Amino acid sequence: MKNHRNEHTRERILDEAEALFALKGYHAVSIREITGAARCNLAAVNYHFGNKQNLYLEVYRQRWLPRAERVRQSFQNSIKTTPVPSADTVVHSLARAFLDGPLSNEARRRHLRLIVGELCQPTEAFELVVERVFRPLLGSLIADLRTAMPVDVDEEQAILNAFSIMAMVLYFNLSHPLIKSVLGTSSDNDLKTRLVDHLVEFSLNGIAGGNRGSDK
Amino acid sequence: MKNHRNEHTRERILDEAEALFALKGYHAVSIREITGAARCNLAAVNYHFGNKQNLYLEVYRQRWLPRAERVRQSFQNSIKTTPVPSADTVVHSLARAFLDGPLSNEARRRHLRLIVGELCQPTEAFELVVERVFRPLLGSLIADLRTAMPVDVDEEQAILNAFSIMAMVLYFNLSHPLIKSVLGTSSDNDLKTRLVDHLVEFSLNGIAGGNRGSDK
DNA sequence: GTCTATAGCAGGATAGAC
DNA sequence: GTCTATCCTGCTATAGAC
Repeated sequence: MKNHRNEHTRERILDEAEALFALKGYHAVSIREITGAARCNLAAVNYHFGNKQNLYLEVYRQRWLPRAERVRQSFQNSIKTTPVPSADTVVHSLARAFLDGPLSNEARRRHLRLIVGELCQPTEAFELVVERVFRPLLGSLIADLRTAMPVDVDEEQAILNAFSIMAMVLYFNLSHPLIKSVLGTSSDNDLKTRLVDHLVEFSLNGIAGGNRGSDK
Repeated sequence: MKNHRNEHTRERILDEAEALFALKGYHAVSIREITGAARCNLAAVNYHFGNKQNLYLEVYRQRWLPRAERVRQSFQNSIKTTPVPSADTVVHSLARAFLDGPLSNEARRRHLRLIVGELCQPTEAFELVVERVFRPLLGSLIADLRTAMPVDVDEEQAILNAFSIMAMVLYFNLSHPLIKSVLGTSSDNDLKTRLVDHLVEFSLNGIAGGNRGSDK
């Protein structure tokens, strides 16, 4: 650590690597491309991270996980304003945290592309994310939504409800360009807000299933 | 075409290429790997398809699109039994066609992994699928579901409803292993049926949104 | 149509100067 | 920590025999 530039090479590599991995996928990106974007030497990746695969894992450990934690915090903060949050609050907070939360549009796109990449072709990073982020989030989501579900909903139904909500959150992020293209250019402004609103309403009706007409 | 083996080399290459592309992604698969699996010569790919990229496109044109057509047919056949199918019938048919339809589990996994790969990193094939499969399906789905939605639902809401259903169909396929792992081994048998049932109920309540308590 | 052989190049990784 | 130079493997693609 003799050299103090604007930002450390190691950090620049992590940034550029994440952006490129998210954009093109692991195998489509070469070390040369990464170091080129990070304006550093080809050998730097192997010096700082050992090899390409480990750089990829460090992207998850040092960039992805902390960002996921920020999203989780944003979600938790929104719902912890009341001791017993309503289902509406819970789903709305979740949708906002993921679709319109603390991340920039760019960061959010990266974040979700990376994880969907792991969903399609899991590597070592997938296990990390499932255990450290996905399961805890699913658990607290189920707990928070319990109050909004019919009392006779069993554990499996509760889990599937939570999965369904996550499905929409993920998909609406991933297909944002497609959705825009289908909706046409007519409705550009505030689309995100309307997506969140739709997601919340759809989900709330969904989890209230078998319970229509009565409210918790 | 002098050589008549069990199956033509060209077809074997398409089969193996599709399986490998779905499993590992385009860039992670080499021509050597494909021709090895297809038990043919390395040069066969370039002879039959020109280059690797075009082989990938042919996989879509000659394998993916026809299979998508079979799924669509299965869906249409299920709902065309009555002149004006109920929303329940429509969603149920859709969910069954995609999650438990004419495709084998293996084929379905391939089919959806390929398309999610395109969702993440679109290539030329994406446009093909959007125009030839996705838009028509979305269109007919919206038309069929119109009757189940509140009359004051505008076009955008109708589209988002359809997207939400597709989101769950896609996601439940993609995350099938994850869902199983979260649900635990206790509930192996007939999981698919229960997934379909959940999806249908969740969606039907969802699209009836804004309509709770009163029925249109 | 299928095969061998090989051209030609891009990729990951490392050794060693600075 | 950073850089140059280089090794070597594995890749796509093609030319040409059969």
